[in-house]
Amino acid sequence: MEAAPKEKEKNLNFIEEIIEEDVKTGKNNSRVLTRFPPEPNGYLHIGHAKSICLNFGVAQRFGGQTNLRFDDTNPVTEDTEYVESIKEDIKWLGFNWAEELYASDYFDTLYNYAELLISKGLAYVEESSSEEIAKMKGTPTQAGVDSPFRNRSAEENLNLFRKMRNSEFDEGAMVLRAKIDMASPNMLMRDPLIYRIKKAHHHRTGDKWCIYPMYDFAHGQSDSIENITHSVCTLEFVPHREVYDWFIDKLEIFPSKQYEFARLNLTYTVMSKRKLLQLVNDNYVSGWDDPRMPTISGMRRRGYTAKAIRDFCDRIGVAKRENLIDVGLLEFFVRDHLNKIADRMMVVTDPLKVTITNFPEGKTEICSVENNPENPEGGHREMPFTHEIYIESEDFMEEPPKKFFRLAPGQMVRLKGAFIIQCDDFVKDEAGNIVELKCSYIENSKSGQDESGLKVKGVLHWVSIADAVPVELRIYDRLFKAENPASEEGEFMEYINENSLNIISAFAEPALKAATLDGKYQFIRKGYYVLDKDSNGNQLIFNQTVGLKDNWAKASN
RNA sequence: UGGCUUAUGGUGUAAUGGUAACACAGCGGUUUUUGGUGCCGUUAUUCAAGGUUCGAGUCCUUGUAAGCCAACCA
Repeated sequence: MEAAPKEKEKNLNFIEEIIEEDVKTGKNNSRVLTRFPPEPNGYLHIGHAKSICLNFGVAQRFGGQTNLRFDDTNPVTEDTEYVESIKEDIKWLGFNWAEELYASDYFDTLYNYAELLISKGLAYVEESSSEEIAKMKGTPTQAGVDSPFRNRSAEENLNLFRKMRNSEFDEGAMVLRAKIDMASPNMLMRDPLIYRIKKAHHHRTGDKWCIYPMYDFAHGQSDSIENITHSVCTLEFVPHREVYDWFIDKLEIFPSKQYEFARLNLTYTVMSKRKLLQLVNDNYVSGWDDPRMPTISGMRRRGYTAKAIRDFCDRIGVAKRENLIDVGLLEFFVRDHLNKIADRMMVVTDPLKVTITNFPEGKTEICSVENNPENPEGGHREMPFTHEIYIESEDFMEEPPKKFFRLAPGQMVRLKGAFIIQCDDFVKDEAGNIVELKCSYIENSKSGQDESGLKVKGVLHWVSIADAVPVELRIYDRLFKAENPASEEGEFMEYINENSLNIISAFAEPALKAATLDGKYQFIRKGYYVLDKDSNGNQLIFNQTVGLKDNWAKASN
C-alpha cells in the first residue's frame, strides 16, 4: 500500500492566484485556456522557456489547455524554418499544445473587424507619412494633435481601405488607424496604426494579402477568437493592455484578459531575438543552435536536459519585478539532473605517460568499472589496464603542497576502478619538463577485490595508452564578459567574450567509441559532456555541457 | 514636464495585518574508489521618512530609485 503522495502546498504565483480565483468564482464557466504566441522570426530561447512553462503549467494545473499560436502578422521577417524549430523546441521541453494556430488564419476575420470599426466611425485611413504621423503623436509629456485625415466619412474610409486591400496604393502611402485619443497619456492610445500595406509574400497566405494587421490589432482579437481566458505576456506589453481591451470592447467580442509578468534575464548573455540574430549573422557563433547560445536548440546541443530547464523555470518563479538571474542557477539544475543520469567515463585531456614497471608489457587486465554511482542499475563497463597509461599532468607534482592527494615521488593513489599505484621515479626532458612517471602497481589492490589493506586518499582517472581513443573536446565559456551586456554602456557587442570556445584534444577510454548523440556522459573529475553532431567516423567530438564543481581549484586560489 | 509598472539577504522567490522563510551562491564540517554527489551546520534581508493599529514587509501619505511607453516590429 503506497502512501498517498502529499500534495506539496506550493505557493501560487500571482498569475496562478488570479486564475485560481477565476476558477473558484466560475468566471468563463471555470474554463482555462492559455496560449503561447511566438512570432516565427527566430529561435526560441530560455526566456521563452519561462513563458512556455508558465502558460502550459498554469493550464495543466487548473485543468485547462494551451494553444500554440504563431503571431505571423509581419511576412517580411517570418519564415517556416522558424515555425518548425519552435514546434520542435516546445515538444522537446515536454509540452503538448491543444491546437496549432496562426494569426494569419484570422486575416479574413481581422479584415472584417477593421471594416466594422470603420463603419462605426472608430477607424480612419491615414495618408500622412510615417514621419508626419510620428510628429503628430507628440511625446510622453506632450499631447499629440489630430491628423487632418481623422474626420473622413465612414464611406470614404471604407472605400480607401478596400483600395488598400486591392493593392491600389504603394507601400507606405496609407495606413489604417484606430480613432481613439490623440491626447491620451498612453502613447499607444494615440490613434494606433492597425493595418499597413506590405507587398510581401507571406509564409502561409502567400500573395493573397498586401495589407497586414499590426500586433495591436491582431493579438487581442486572436486571443478572443480562440476564447483564450488568460493571455499571459511580458511586462513591456503593459501599456498595450488598454488598447487590447479597447478593441475587444468596441468589437464586442469575447473578453480575453491580458496579464503581464517580468521576462527572464540571465547573467552574461543577451535575451532578445534581435541580438541573438546579430550574433548568428555576424558569425560570432556557428548558428542558432551554437552550444553557447541561450536558445533552446543551443542548450539542447550543449547537453542541457529539458528537465533541468523546467526545474530552473519552476525555481525562478514568476513576478513583476525586473530580474537578472545568475546563470549559475541554471547550471546547478543541469548538474543536478545530469549527476543522476550521466554515465561516468574517463578522459585524459593533458596526458602524462605512466609506465607500470611491474606490470608485464603486452598484458591486458580487464577492469569492470561502475557506470554511475548514483544509479545502482546503471551497470558496469570494461576498461583495459596495461603496461602504459595516461594520467593528467596536473595529477603529479614533484614537490607537492600539503593536502595534495595525488601523485608525487613516493606517494600512492588509486586509479579509479583499477589498482593502487605508487610513484617510484619520474623522467624529465632536457627542458626540465616531466615527461614520464615510473610507477609500480599493488597487485592485490584491484577495485572490488582489494586485499591490500592500503588506504589512499587520492583517486585518479586514467586511460590505457594502447587503447585510448583520440577525441576533440569543445569547452565553452560565457558568451559575454559583462554581467548584463544589454544594459552596459555602448553596444552589447563590445562585451563579447572572444575566448568563449576552447577546442582541445584528449584521450578517451574505448567505451566512448559507442557514444550516442542523446547519451549523457560525465568525464570523471572533469565535467558533463555530450557527443556533438559534428562528429564523424574519423573524429569524435564532445561538447562540455558544464564543468564539475571543483573545490580544490577554488581552495588553491 | 506625462502615464504605467516595480521596490524583501549577494541573486531570485515566498510570507495574503500576528515569530521574515525557501532555493542558489558564500562560509565551516562530515561522508566518499570522482577534491563530484550526499548529509549537517552557518553568515546575510523588508528603499526612505512620517502615519493608522495592541501589532505593519503587508494598509495610508509623501519622497527616492529602477524599468517600460513617442517602430508602417512583436
